[in-house]
Amino acid sequence: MKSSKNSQLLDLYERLYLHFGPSHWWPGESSLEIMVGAILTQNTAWRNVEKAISRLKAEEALSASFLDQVDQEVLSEWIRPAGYFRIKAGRLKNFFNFYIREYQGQINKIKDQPLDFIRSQLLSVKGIGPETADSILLYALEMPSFVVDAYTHRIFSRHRLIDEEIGYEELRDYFMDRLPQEVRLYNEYHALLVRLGKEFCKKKNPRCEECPLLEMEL
DNA sequence: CACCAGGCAAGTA
DNA sequence: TACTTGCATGGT
Repeated sequence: MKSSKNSQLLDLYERLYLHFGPSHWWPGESSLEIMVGAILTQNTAWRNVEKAISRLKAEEALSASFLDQVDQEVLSEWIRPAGYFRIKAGRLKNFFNFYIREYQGQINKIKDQPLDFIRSQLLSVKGIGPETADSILLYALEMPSFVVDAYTHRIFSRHRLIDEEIGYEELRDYFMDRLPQEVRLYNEYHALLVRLGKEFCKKKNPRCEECPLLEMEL
């Protein structure tokens, strides 16, 4: 028989997938662009991040060595539409300074390291918190690190599947302990939760009554 | 006008 | 350790 530990979360995943279909999250973008997006989207609508990334492309600024070297004030003006632009310019430079220093900005080198080691390194970079670290690990490096975000927490606590007071690491463990550690699954699961959240579980105007989860006996 | 969006770190007690 | 506050643009 299949392991019984993961049936509920896998079942929920299947149902969400059938409801929404595939997400193709962060598609057709370079790993570097995903890293940049992961930082710029902190507490910010993706729409605004797109404007900033378009500008970075226009400036031909999407390279690790360039972002390590570029003047912070110049960079901050390019990413202004993404909000917190002075803070985020510093965070981008912190991250790319780390990426160049430790791995010469080479994806193959960083991917040679164990997931937990990279994660702890990322968390030591000022401006990279747990969600940003996991987004980089999962979406840019394609390593199986489950991404928890505000929607994940809100959806699961509203449906009483977790304690409202649960912290980030505990909630991440909750998923990783119960799901097979697969990049494809983690990627799609997080994407589906965000799509569900945007439609039915926003802070303002929540449409909880119409949430498809209600029809899925959990 | 008020509120929110795929967070994080620094300051306070 | 546990709370609070600043950071900032753009959409609803």
